[in-house]
Amino acid sequence: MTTTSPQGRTELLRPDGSPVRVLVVDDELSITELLSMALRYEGWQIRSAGDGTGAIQTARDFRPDAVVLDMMLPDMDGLAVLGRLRRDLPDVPVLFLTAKDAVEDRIAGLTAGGDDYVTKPFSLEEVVARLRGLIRRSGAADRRSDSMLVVGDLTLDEDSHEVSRSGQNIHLTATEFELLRFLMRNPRRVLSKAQILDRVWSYDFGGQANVVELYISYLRRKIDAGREPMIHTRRGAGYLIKPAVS
Amino acid sequence: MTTTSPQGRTELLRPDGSPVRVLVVDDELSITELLSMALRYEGWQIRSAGDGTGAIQTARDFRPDAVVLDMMLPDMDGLAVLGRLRRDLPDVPVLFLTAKDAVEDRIAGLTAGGDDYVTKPFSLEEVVARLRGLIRRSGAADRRSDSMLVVGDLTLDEDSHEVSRSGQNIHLTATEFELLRFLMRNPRRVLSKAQILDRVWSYDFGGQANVVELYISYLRRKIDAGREPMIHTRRGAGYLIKPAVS
DNA sequence: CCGGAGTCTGTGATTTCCCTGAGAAACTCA
DNA sequence: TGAGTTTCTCAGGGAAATCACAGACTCCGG
Repeated sequence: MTTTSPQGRTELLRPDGSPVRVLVVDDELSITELLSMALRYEGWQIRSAGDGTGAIQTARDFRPDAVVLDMMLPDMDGLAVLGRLRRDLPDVPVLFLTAKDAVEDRIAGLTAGGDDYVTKPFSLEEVVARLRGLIRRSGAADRRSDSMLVVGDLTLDEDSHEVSRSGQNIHLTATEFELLRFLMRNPRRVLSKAQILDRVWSYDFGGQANVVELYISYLRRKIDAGREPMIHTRRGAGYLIKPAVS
Repeated sequence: MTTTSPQGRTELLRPDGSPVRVLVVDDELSITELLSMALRYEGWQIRSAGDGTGAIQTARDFRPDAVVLDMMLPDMDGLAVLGRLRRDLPDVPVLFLTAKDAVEDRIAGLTAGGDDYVTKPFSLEEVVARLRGLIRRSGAADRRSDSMLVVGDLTLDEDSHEVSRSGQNIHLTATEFELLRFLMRNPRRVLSKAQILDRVWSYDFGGQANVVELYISYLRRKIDAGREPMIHTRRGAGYLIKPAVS
């Protein structure tokens, strides 16, 4: 089931209407904090654990609909944790967190079962999007919730990563896609550059804030080119997207 | 839940009807005083603390619905305070106060969980508006309270920053927007130039008092242009806004 | 009807914010 | 490895917003 909150954001809910439950497992406190904050904001119910044993214990009585699991834990190997988790919750989808240089093929095998992974450092939009995908596909949430974002004649498919305006296909780079997704998930809402940076860029990004301006400019070229503009600047406040027919 | 006070101002209330509670944390007494006064005026219940340890203690038994937190505290790092706060109150939204030049180096993740920040020197209207937004979205207040201000045929949307009169869209600059918001939050009520200056301009503004006259004049051009005027001058007292149907 | 206090608004200087071209660095994929 | 793509920095240009100043206007009491 999906429902619409006062802000106009659609939320994932379980079939019985209760909020989705997610367990976050990472040994770095700053990471669990960051993820907890962001995922709570999605309207989900969050528990966190700092090691494998804690994760397994918490999972047992929390019975999460999805798990975010760091592969590098102090006490146990990620695979071992996964095995134990699956004994109690055979169908729970897992989103792995892994270092960029980790052995890819080991992960590849794991994700065959419908699980997914993101590499550190990640962006919150990416984690949220992948979790939403996992939960949606696992059937823990209502199946009808689909993966299309629509604002005016602009559509974005979160599954196929396809974007089109008035039927015309548009190719976006990864960053452009995430930025547009964030905008479209918050239509008619002014988003500050800081908010955008916090959600779309990875948490350790140390660069200039004007990358946001730059990518907005890229998006405009591809989406608004020669058409009625949908991306608007609110000077001194931020940016927003809305249907062209004002 | 929203209700209307004797002065005609709508207030945020918690679902049980009790006033919203806000904790203010800053080491400068002048700032906590200023904020406490302004926030009490909103009908909220305020406690303040001058350092991190005090903040955490106070939070524990005061259980605020929102926290205003200076990033620069004598005893602890702002992030450390945040972590400790979140342990006791996982969902409390936080409004960070930060120096203008500190914005660059790292506020990463701060707005990610739905939290927000303002830079010093701030205007009280800005702080109040952002706090209201945070509280509204956190669900501590009734979800039905929305982001629209309406006076007669004039509407102002705090989310999209859109203003319209009788359906016609009006573009305002940031300062014009804040001034109009202040007027509309106090309809049919005379506001002196000093009051307006104190609320809408930042607390260290050192300029001429006639910027208020100037911006009132800008607003009239955009809002009252060729229509029945809604913004009225009370000579020697101040300005007020009210529906045109005198 | 006059004068002064209070208010309004045109002009333009200054500042702030935003946009975008150019190119370096990093990454991807064959 | 090397070509093409993507990400990001830097810096200049330009537009918009803010504000000071000053003269015009208005209201009101004498």
